[in-house]
Amino acid sequence: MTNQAEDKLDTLRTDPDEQMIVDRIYSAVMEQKLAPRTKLSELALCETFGVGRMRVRRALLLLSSQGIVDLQSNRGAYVACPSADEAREVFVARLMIETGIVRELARDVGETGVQTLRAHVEKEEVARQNDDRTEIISLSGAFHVELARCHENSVLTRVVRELVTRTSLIVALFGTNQASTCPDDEHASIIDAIVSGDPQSAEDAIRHHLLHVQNSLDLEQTQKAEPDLVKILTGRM
Amino acid sequence: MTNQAEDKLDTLRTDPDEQMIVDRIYSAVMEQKLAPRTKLSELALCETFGVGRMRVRRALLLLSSQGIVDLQSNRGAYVACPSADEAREVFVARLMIETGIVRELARDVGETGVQTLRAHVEKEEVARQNDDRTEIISLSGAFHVELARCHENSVLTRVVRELVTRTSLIVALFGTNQASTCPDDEHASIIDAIVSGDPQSAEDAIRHHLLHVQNSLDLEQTQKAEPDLVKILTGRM
DNA sequence: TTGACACAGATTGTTAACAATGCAGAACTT
DNA sequence: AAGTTCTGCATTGTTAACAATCTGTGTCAA
Repeated sequence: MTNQAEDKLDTLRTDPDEQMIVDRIYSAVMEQKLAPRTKLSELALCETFGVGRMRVRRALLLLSSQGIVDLQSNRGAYVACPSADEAREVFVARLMIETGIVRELARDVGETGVQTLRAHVEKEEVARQNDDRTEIISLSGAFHVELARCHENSVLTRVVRELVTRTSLIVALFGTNQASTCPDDEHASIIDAIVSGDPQSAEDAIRHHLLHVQNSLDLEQTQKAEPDLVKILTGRM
Repeated sequence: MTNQAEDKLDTLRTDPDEQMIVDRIYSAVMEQKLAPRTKLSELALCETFGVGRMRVRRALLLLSSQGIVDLQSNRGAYVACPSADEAREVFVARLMIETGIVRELARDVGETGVQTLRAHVEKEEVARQNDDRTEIISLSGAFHVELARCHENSVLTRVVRELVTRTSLIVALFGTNQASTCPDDEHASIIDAIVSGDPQSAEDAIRHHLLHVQNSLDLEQTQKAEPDLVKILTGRM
């Protein structure tokens, strides 16, 4: 388990149930246990979490405001399904923001930060050896959030976490069957570049990594399992 | 009036009333018409916008998820009141993100983008000549959103707008009576640096500008009009 | 005068019933 | 058989009443 539970979405509102629902769905998306287009019916969520409908609706509204859930009027809530254009936007934004993050870290990263990052990569390697796919996916994304957290800046961390989560959806939608979840040793390289103290090489490392992830996607072609396909098939066969 | 009404918060949910409430409060905060700590009672908002309580509560929840409103359990909603630490975090985040934005723009900015930016600065000068304080404040913040919009990236724009809006709250809280809203010609300098095509000087320009704004604040001392002060005064005099 | 306590009013939080909408399947027509 | 319309069910959206909490005021005792 990751320890991102401490700051969460740092909404200061004290609402145990509601925060729990949001976090659970958030985590499920991060771990790709909830596929895009999955319907999130209010009744099902009420029973799952044992709360009233109001809490569920509030949680869904919050998730929709972060682009994780798509609220369709009178039709219900679905796990968001980013378009290829949105996907490109997310990657451009991540490049811009995360290069800044690592450049600054290269200039001044605390010792505890480096230790946390190395420990994180260690966990990734363990998960990879165990072929724990869910854990691998979850930790791969969480690494980038950890980079942001090194700045001890909740605003920055929140932004990155939102983008990373949306990236999970994007990978789920556009990821090719090839090892799209294979940062392998790239995360370690990023850490090395940071500790080397050279902003430029740190920037290069993260840029290379993000472009690598993006290039493992198939943003040009059709998305996976688009809804029309079913109708087309049933209509033609 | 600014033309930021077109993409808004780009929530795809089609809810005219609700979006209107959120935008109105959002704009009011941007223009510093709504001071921090202002109570936003549900009844008052219902009457103001002529909608039911549900819509108001949903709008407040959305605003709170963006750090604009502080929802206190059983006590109501208040315009957020960022702490000095939060303020510093916002500025660090802005520095990191906006330097990336202008660096990229320096490498490749469209002609229409430059025109839009120059037109914006023009409007700022007009507002300054007219001593239209509200408009000046609003446009000063909007300029940074315009910079982000040059990338035609709704994700990036949304992030920047959120940070800019929170900055309005911060300036309202920590701004000294000195001309804290005086970018003067700094915005123009940023554009010049961008069109010059040199990423480094563009970065320098925006960094200088943001630090200038931050330095015009008083983040060390006490905040303006803290609530205890009233009680202290009434208790002692 | 000061402090504690209790009460009334106002405001927020929650629930449940109701209305509206969409969806799927049946029946009907061609 | 294909398409269309209609109807019933399931789900979502809205409203209003109720419950819980807080705030301010007034009273009382020290």
